[in-house]
Amino acid sequence: MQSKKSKSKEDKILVIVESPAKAKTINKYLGKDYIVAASMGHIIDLPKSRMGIDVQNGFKPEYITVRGKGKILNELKRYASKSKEALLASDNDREGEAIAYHIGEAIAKKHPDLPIKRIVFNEITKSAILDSIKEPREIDMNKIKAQKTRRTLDRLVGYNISPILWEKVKRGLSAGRVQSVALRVICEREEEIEAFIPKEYWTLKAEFVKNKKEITAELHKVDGEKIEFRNKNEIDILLEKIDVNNFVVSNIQTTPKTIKPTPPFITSKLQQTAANRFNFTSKKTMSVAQQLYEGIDLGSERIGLITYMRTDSTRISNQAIDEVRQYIAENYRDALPDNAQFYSKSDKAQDAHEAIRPTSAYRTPESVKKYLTPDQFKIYSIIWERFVASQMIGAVYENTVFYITSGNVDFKISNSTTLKEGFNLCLNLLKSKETEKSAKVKFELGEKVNFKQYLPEQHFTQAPPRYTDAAIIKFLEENGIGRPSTYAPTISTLQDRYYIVRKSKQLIPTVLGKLINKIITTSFPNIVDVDFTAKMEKDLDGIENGTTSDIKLLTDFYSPFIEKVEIAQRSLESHKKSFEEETGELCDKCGKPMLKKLGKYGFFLACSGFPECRNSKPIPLADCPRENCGGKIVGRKKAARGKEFYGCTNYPECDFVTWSKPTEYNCPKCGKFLIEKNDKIYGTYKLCIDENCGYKQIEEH
DNA sequence: CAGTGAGCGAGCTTCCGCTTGACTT
Repeated sequence: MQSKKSKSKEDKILVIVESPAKAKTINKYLGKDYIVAASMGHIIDLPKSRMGIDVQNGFKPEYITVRGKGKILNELKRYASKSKEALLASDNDREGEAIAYHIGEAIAKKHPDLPIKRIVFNEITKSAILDSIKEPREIDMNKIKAQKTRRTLDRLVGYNISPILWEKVKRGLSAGRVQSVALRVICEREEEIEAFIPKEYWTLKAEFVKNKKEITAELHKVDGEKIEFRNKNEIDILLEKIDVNNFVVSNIQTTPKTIKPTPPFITSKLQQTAANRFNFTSKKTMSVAQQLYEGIDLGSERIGLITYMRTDSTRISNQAIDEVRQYIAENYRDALPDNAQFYSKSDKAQDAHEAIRPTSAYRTPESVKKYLTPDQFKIYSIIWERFVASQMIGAVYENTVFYITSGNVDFKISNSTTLKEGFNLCLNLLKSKETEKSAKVKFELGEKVNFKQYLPEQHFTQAPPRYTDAAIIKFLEENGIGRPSTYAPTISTLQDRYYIVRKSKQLIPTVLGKLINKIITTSFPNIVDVDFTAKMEKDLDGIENGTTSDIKLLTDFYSPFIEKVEIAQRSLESHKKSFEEETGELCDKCGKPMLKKLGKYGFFLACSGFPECRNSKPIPLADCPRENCGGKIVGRKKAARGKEFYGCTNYPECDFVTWSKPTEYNCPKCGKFLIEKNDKIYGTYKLCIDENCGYKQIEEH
């Protein structure tokens, strides 16, 4: 018989979620009868150091406790021993189901008599959680199968192709279903840019005068047709025919236009917007969003300011909709629509979480500004603005176009007037910048217009732009490749492998990246095809609803795939040297050309006479800021594990040294290099390395 | 505060997707 005391100890209900911040919130809702604990993601997975798939035996995976997660698992088991029941409350999606299953199995082994149930909720509100506890369900074994299949497929692809790259190119390289597609599109874009030939074209504007003000009109049509000019001569031929004393307003068209607000943020859209607006990398955006999610000290208490930041859904909890509608009614009465706005989810969304939104619409960006760093303020502002705007009415504009005609030639002037601000009322950082359009002038129909001059302009067609963080994430998301939790890490992986480099905002493939892409696209064309993931997702859906066999799917994939692996192993030539680049620089010891090579710490310069000449040096990043030094600043490390610092190539004669990495920009005041800084007052900004100069470049938004 | 590439031939690198940390200075 148990004593009363020890019995009460076993009276708790254990709730296991994935994120500790979520655990904290739920703990507040549920109170003392519950223990809410976090698994911090997956706890059971394939081993890192070996394949861990028994292909002969129905692709049986070897599952082990993830390194470093043993402590957490033991803690969960300890909580279980204090509990009369365990509720697996990981996310309501494929991965979450697998996490629940793995934890459930592990706990059941230790506590066979403990009732273990699965609960799910799609929003962190008290009512949603209490409801979910009332309706526990079984683990969905079809979902587990689908997740296991996804995991197996990714492992087979990654761990079979990567070793080929080690053997043929360089140790440590990698390939995978997601990263290799991202690399492919970046490389293909670069090829387009390299092959691009700019074409000349001209546009024509005309300047008119009314009430002593100059108004610019652009050419609309000639003889009712749009017209393109390939050179100046074609413009001159047209101009000769126009009677400049005969311009009249021949037509006025007025059309109302309503612009609806955009849906609240999902991860990919937040990353894109922060990249475009603030030049934030996706990594930085996620880290700042995480801070807002985990909680900000607002003086009296610490509060999570936003909902979960890794989501693919635009769904909003009813509670949040009620609150924001009340907020809008109180602050922007006329902009409150009759009904709440619902945004349809994409068919790729797994919908485990709400959209990214402020936890309360009443915490306006301005009201919390003093508790936030500049970066936090920016991210919070756009999340708040986008969410509140999404529940307001559209903005209504009136577009007026005046056609100014002489003979058969029409010019046009467009004016846009705001009739109703709508959702624009709550925008600040997200306000579109083109509000101040051309000087607004009014013309009457048939009015004669005074001509001043023609403004012909020469242009050249532009090569397509390189991918940025924002653009590559947009591509991945639109094609259903990768998940909210992997967009930012995927870009980091490509950089870590030296496949791409980031130059200001652009992602540019290296020679190595292009080589790897060529190898993968020729030896494994189907893997880097967008359709591969699309088909996989469809098949996984089939497994989830019980219509597709997981074993058959894997078998059908594996036999042709492993054949390609073997062919590549046998027939692919070695490329160990083919990504070394000429630099144009000559060795200062023996005069032979210097090559840009890839070592374990990144790129460096080495003499092509190696091993006879062992001269090597780091890649110069900037000029040494010391007067008359003439040396270059290069990255150095004390030891393999040490932090990188930046010193002068003339060391020890010049002992200039800094921890700050030089940017690619130079100071407009003194010419020395700029570094990037981040502090609580200004956020991220560029600063001259020379403190005496003191130049500071703060980005305006 | 200041490495890297051959070979020698140990032992090791790698995937995607969940989640957060902290031994930098």
